[in-house]
Amino acid sequence: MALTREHVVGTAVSVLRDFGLADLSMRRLARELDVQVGALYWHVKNKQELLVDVAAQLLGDIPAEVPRSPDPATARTAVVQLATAIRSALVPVPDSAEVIQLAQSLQPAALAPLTGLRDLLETAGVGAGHSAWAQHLVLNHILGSVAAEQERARLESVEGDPAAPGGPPLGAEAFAWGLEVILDGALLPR
Amino acid sequence: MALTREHVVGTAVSVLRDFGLADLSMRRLARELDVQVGALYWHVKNKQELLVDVAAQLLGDIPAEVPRSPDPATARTAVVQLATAIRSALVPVPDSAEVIQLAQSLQPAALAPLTGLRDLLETAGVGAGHSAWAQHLVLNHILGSVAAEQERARLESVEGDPAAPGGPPLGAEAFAWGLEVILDGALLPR
DNA sequence: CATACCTCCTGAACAGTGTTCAATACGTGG
DNA sequence: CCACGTATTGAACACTGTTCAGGAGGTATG
Repeated sequence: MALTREHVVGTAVSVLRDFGLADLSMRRLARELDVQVGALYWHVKNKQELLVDVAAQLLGDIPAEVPRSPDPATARTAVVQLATAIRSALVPVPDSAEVIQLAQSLQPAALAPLTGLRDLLETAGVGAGHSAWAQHLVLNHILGSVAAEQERARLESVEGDPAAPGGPPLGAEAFAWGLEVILDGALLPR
Repeated sequence: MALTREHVVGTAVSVLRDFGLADLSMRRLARELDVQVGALYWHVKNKQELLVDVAAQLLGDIPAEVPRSPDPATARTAVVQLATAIRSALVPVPDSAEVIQLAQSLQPAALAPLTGLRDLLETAGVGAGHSAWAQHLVLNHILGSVAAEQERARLESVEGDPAAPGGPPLGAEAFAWGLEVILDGALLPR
């Protein structure tokens, strides 16, 4: 039952998933692993470094591959699919947007799907000098959408307000709309 | 020298401006005001509530007025001006994006310029059902741009890397580009 | 066998955080 | 003078991230 870094990160992910970022303290994590706090710091330098790994694992199941087709139209639909996949992976994990934002600003390279997103945008027809800007635009939209949806869910769970229980939450529609807006605008001849 | 809520909020703003959110603790604030911590809690219920007021003051100097002209074209340029003004107000204040985001999710009504932004977008021609979505799109772009620029400045000040000292920072150009992208996309016939 | 070494973890401490609350002072109206 | 609201103190509570001397545990070397 040797404690490994993967074990620590995995437990951190599950605590985040089940209880949110506020409950993800080093002491809570240590208790969950039946270990003293100091032990964690042998496997991990910082809490920040740990959260970067958590962020990477949250996006881990998402294919980062860029299709080898230079066809702009299919690249555009690939962008939509990838962005939607990222959003879908983050929505069920509380405070995931904050975690991703931190990791993105600390170690952008650790989040492979996000660099894949940039490449896809470029082959979809975004001007070469603008692909990084477009990537940030889409990423901000994803994270904003995730945070908004989770905030809405939080309010709903606090107040007894289970309105509109049928169908997918409205946030998905707003997200799709915003994504089309960005892509239309970014792919416009300029 | 009676302590007022306005005085507390004002001092919080100046601590934030000069030292950042990490240094804006209740104890630091109390020390700055030559007062014990408990005294703050007579004027303010929470730190969260305090930060909402701080956010409101950060956007306080920005005109929230919506011009009475139903001309879509001038409304669009008004959107650009307002968004740019908001960004310019936030960029020099460290961690301001986090503070605004918190206030926006906690008490959206406390941030008048942001509702003005939504109204402007509607008169600029965004579909009525989509104005709130467009508002979030623009706001996420503003806050993302501010956070990115401040992160860049932070890295530059840590490493001895004072490259490109001439002209306005690149972030302003990226911001303007993204704003045009959003507006082009959102105003497209759909 | 014994000694050294390296890996891993404990236990405790440090300095800080937001928040609460009894007790106390201050100032004004009865 | 006395009482009553307003305002503040001082201390405590339960946390937080991080550090570090010390001690097991195992493996390799003399």
